[in-house]
Amino acid sequence: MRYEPEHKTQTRDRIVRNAARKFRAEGLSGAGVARIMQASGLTVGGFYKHFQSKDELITNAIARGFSEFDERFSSSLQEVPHEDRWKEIVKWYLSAEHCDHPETGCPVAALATDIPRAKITLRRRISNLVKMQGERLSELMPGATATERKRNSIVIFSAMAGAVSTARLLIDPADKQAVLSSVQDYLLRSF
Amino acid sequence: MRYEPEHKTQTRDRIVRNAARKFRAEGLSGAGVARIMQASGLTVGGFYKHFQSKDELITNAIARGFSEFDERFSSSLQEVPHEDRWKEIVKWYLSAEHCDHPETGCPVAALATDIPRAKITLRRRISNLVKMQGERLSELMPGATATERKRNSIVIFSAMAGAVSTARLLIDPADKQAVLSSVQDYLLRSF
DNA sequence: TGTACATCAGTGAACGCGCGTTCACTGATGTAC
DNA sequence: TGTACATCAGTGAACGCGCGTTCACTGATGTAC
Repeated sequence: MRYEPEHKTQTRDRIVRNAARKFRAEGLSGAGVARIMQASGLTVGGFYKHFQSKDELITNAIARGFSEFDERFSSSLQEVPHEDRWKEIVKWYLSAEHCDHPETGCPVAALATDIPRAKITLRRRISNLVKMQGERLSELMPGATATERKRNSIVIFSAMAGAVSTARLLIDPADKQAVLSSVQDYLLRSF
Repeated sequence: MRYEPEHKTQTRDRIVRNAARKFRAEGLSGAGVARIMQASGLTVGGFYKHFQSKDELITNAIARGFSEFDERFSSSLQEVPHEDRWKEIVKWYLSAEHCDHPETGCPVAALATDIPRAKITLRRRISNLVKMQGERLSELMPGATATERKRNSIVIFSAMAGAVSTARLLIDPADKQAVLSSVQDYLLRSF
């Protein structure tokens, strides 16, 4: 063959990786297929050798966004006692670093209001991904029973996602920080 | 004159009102000038007799979204004791009604992730509107001092906005309701 | 060993479409004289 | 009282542009005989 057997898979992976960044930075309709391909060192014509449609790319890109999240914590949380792990997640989620970099952050915080406007088939896939991520997340959350952890997970996640997306639309850095810190302090103190 | 003196103001107001709905329903770039004018019973060509640009319309539409919010509560909260008013806001914000109708609901919950992608001049105006709304809101929030109310306001608002935008992207109505109810119960119990 | 053909990731121009914005025009009613 | 002109909210066609998608093609390398 003219390319190594893994070549096509690697290329596809590279496109998904760039798409995952661009969608979170520019929105689902703001990031175009041509510019994503360009960022991957390719031209737009080749796109449909890898994906059936832009929607298929979006699904893969959002799934990748969540798995980046998992990878980020799978190693760094090993040394932290299990009951304190949720605190590390809260600290990262509500950090200035995360707030300033939607392109590598939580897909929900970056794309929440875009998703309900997408086609129903895409929405269904994304809804599933969010639900699965929520279940994985709730295992790390504080609470004596699974039900309690699930409920706490919903409250903590809502507060974090709301705080980051509100902070991101404020211009004054002091206002941003006030939102992030207030919610972080509150969550760490209350659970 | 060929039209009554108030005619132009009324027309402009009608355009802003329709825009405020359409932007919240379809997003800032999803709702086009031509369709907003059509919804107002006009054709696209007349738009620039009323606004310098689409961005000027967006500013006005978001301001209107916030003032609709104020009007909604300015009368209905009169009978409620001052220290309980925040509870009514929480109940409305986290209702299925609000979740199902972004077009008449909170502009932040509907447009949060669109705003950081807009032009900086527009972002500055919106950021100011959000900040002013936050200050008005914090007067109704629980807390003994102004600082405490401000901090509680940030936490409560973040949780509400995060909950509604997360609920809106979930497909299963039971999941939506779980998010809304969990956060509502938590907030009403904890402040 | 040499030639003809098959494979297939990637190219680049073209498609129809909706977008924000511009502009010459309309037509009802006002004012000037 | 009647005519010429001014005003101006609204019209509708046109503009250049970027979008998602399609498609005939390229060219490096594989296989068949």
